[in-house]
Amino acid sequence: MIDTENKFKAVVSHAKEYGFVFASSEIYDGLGAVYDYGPNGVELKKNIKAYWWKSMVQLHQNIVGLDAAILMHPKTWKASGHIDAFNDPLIDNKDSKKRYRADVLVEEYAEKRRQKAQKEIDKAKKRYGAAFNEQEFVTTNKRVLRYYQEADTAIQRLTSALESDDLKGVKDLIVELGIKCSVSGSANWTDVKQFNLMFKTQLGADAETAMDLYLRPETAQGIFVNFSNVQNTSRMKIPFGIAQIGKAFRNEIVARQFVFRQREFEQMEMQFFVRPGEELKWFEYWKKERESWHRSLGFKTEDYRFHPHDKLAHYANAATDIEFNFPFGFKELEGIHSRTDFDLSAHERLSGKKLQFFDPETKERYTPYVIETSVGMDRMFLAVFSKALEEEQLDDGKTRTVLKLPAILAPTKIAVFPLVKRDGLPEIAQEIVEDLKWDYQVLYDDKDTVGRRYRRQDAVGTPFCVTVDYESKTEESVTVRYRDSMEQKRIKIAELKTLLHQELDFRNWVERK
RNA sequence: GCGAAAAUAGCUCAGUUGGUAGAGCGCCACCUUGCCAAGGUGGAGGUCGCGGGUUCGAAUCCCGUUUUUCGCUCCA
Repeated sequence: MIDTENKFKAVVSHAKEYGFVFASSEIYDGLGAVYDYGPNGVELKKNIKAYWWKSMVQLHQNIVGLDAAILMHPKTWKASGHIDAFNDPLIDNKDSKKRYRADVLVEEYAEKRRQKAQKEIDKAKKRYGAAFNEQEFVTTNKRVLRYYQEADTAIQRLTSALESDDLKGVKDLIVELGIKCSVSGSANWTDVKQFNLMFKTQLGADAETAMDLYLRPETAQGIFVNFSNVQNTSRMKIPFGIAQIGKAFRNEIVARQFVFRQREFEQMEMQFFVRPGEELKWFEYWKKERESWHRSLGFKTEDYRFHPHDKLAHYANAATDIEFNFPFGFKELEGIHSRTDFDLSAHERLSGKKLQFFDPETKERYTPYVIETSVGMDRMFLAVFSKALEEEQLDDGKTRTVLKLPAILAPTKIAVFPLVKRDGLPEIAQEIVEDLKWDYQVLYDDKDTVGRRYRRQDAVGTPFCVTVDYESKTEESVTVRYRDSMEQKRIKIAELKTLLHQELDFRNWVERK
């Protein structure tokens, strides 16, 4: 096995060298964790998106698309919980250099107090046996009362300080409570700093009257706020889904691992609206569906695993990640969440508008439950790209670098070469290019020896190379060379389209699982 | 954000105790070339990450800074 660090480096440098991914604004030293997709990258990305979109929208009569704006009314993020959950008050211990969430420190303190109280209760229980009256003990024992009171006071003070944005108050609280760093054991703390993971911007040119907005930290809310618009206009009946591909933005404190964790990224997600009580059935359904989608691209079973969440997010009652074996280990590629009616209900409360569905079967009006499938587009790109990249050992002892992308995703589908650059061969090759370009991304190359041209196409994942030779003039045939096997076969020029059509047929790919 | 390491041509790197920049590959042009990366000739491309300092002189020594990688931290 190639060691993972080198594999990862190879992936990053191959992506740059062959025009897949560049660091953003590189000539100005780059922007941290922001990347640009180059000529080959944009094609691969576009093909991944199309494959997903067709699989979700085109193949499901009950799923429709949406492209919501990145800018949304600020109340959206109040309702979604992002305003509260995406603002972390952080504090550093100056001695250990460890960083903590200030609110978590206080919560842990409170939890420890409660544990102490519980210990007292347990001790008393042992001592008094059957005669023990827990209710009475808890309300009368001074120690227990004190512990509980300390815990409650700490949480109350924390809550009120956070609500009034009193960061100094949070720090004072931590110092007063005598909270120490578990590593250095000291109480030598920095000030509390607020980290907002949402990008702020403003609507309106006049700073005085401008409205503070956020770049959306997830695409899902665009779907939720449009629930009624879409349902009414598309005449969809539950169960139905809304799919969307779009950018989202998060001010990650540390964003690393190439395009895996970026500040600006793209999500491919579908929110599926179901009858309350049926959500877990659909949760299982979409787990299977999404798994077979990934498999259809030819990845191995051992490259994937499901990772159910133990700790559920505030909106979910079931959640699992589809994890992929990236060069740096198994990491989340797609999330499948049962979001309950959390989002729709929250928007109903805050907007005063009903986001409900009248079910003609049950004659009931209800706020639907939601199953979300959400793929990190850039993560999918990285998964496909890193799995495809191979250093292949050939029989003659040489190695070749080949990007074994699923043909349906490859940036260039076919490259056409004249065997030599004379005797009318280039002209025939150009004719083939002119004919195929209407349907496929096709490339003409006559530089260097033909072997070298094959290898160049291997490196960018072109699945088929066609070479025009002297027989082409008399027999109207060409050789087709396959990227993965390196085998060649001779076919009529007129048959090229049929061959490509078969090899790149969407249905064949989806159904191969 | 903290700690450590690194930064020289598009890529991989060399550059001896400080004397003012080189190779291979790649790229471009022409020639050659009958099927799996390495034929010939010529050419483009670098103020050695950036800014200061020491020195007659800095890619080389010192300080700062930026970026990247790794480890913490964070992560719906």
